[in-house]
Amino acid sequence: MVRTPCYDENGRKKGTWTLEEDKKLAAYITKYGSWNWRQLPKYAGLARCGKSCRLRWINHLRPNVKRGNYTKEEDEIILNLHAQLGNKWSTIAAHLPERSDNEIKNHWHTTLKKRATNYNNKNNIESNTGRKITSVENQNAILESSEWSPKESSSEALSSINYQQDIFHEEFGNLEEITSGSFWTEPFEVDSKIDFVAPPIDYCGLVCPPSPFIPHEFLSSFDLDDYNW
DNA sequence: AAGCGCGGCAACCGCGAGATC
DNA sequence: TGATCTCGCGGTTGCCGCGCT
Repeated sequence: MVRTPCYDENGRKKGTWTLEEDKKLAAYITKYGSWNWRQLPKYAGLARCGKSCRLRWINHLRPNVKRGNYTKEEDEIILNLHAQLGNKWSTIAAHLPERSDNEIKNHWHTTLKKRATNYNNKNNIESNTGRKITSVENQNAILESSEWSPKESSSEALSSINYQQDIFHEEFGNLEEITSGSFWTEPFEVDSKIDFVAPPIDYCGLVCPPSPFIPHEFLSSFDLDDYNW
């Protein structure tokens, strides 16, 4: 399920993300936002490409990301929208804010597509009888076409939330301690494979982005309490 | 108990669109 | 107005886990 970690010709790491990398990415985006995905990894002390960071953030680390079993309602929405929009995963994901487009796409390919195909095959056979089946019937039949697993927010979902919380608590400690803890005063160890002139380190020990890119509105409006780790 | 095949999911790749220079 | 950069999307791949034989 995970890719073997390796480095490309530019010295950028590929493959599975480590807990340490997750911490760095989450800490940096929490503080500065994603002002520039391409530049972000070197400022955050990560030997990753921007795309990889973006994907990791969106699919796993961003607040409120939900994992684990899909509810019947979620499946219904996906089936409905896919019937209307086709493979517009980002548009479909916009209707399910807690799910990423990648996750919905995976879910479709691994589960829903199969159900839809199975049902359509069955439907073709039944259509030979002359009875026309409505789209509502069709959707309901797809939803019922395999054993439904109603256990919402399974242990997987819980473990995902716990993982996010683990990252936060292990690295940040209690919220009250954030500004006085050693974490903020110790700079991230920047990977030696990255070739860049170190930008200024801020009072918290993070590498500051170039000033024009600091999202002031983000910083002023951001509240750690809103962050669902 | 061991081997095999499939399912599920994380992550990568290539391309197009929009923004900026 | 064309070139370049950056982002985001959709398709695809790689690999682990698990069930079956």
